Amino acid sequence: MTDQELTLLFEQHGIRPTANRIIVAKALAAGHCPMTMAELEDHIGSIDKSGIFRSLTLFREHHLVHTLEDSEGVRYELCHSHDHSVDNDMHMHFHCEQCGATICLEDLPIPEVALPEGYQMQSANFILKGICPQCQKRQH
Amino acid sequence: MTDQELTLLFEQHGIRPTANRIIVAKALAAGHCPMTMAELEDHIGSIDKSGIFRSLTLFREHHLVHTLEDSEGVRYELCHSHDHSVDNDMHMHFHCEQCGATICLEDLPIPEVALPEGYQMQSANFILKGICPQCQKRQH
DNA sequence: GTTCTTGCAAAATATTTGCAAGACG
DNA sequence: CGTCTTGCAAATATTTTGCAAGAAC
Repeated sequence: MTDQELTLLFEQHGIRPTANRIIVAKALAAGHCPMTMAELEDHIGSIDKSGIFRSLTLFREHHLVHTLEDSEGVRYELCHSHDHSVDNDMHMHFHCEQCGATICLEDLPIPEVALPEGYQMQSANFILKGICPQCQKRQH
Repeated sequence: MTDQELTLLFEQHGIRPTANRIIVAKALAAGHCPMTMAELEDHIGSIDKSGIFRSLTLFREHHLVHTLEDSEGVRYELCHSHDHSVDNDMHMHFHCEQCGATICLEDLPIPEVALPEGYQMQSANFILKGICPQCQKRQH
């Protein structure tokens, strides 16, 4: 994602495009997967974790990212939805219990669910756990 | 669950039935939901968190419980499977973003998923997030 | 008596906040 | 100037371990 695209995206979400925020968002976009604070710190290098944290918190408040959790902790993922007031994340994820990575399975849409009366769904975190193809190979 | 049932269950999983472990497992069974360390500490009261932690770790190693994660952190749930070497958790969960509770939706089986070649699935954590019926009412 | 279990305290992590300096309008 | 943002340090919260005393076999 170019800086311009990101600046536009920020504008749509009512977020001021500061240098740090652009770096954080770019790192998230480049990851192509939901990322943890620790991963973002590693990939970025130049920004203090408190800055990353505050950017992510702001992004979340403005529905630019949503969160999901696995055994590595909280992960942040850019919202792909075009409705900027909603967090919907309509694809599955696979979490490898060996290497700890969490991968988007973009091609697997989350199935329809018949929620019982009274529940109001806002987002869905569907995570399959197991061993990823890389780790599978590594074992041989 | 009676102490006898639990003792049998422990035996099936190769776990020694100490007093503490029975208390921890009973608390989990009574909760009817996946529970966090903090919740277990509250409900039990008498056992130090390190003891609860070590019981849960042991249970997990012996496939008596499995874990799932939400914004409250790691939750532990008794395995209902009759295959004692597997963690399968075949129902959905609903996590309320208002009150933080995570509820089993026993009646909603997890759907079949066509995983791409190379992925080996061990368990599935399907968590819907939103507002639960109680919190829904509370807002009016 | 040897091994396993437990509680307490403390170490190791991870998350979140206060504050003063700097950037930006 | 006044408000917003940032980095650093420190406060909190959470998870995990070391160790000595006690229980179980």
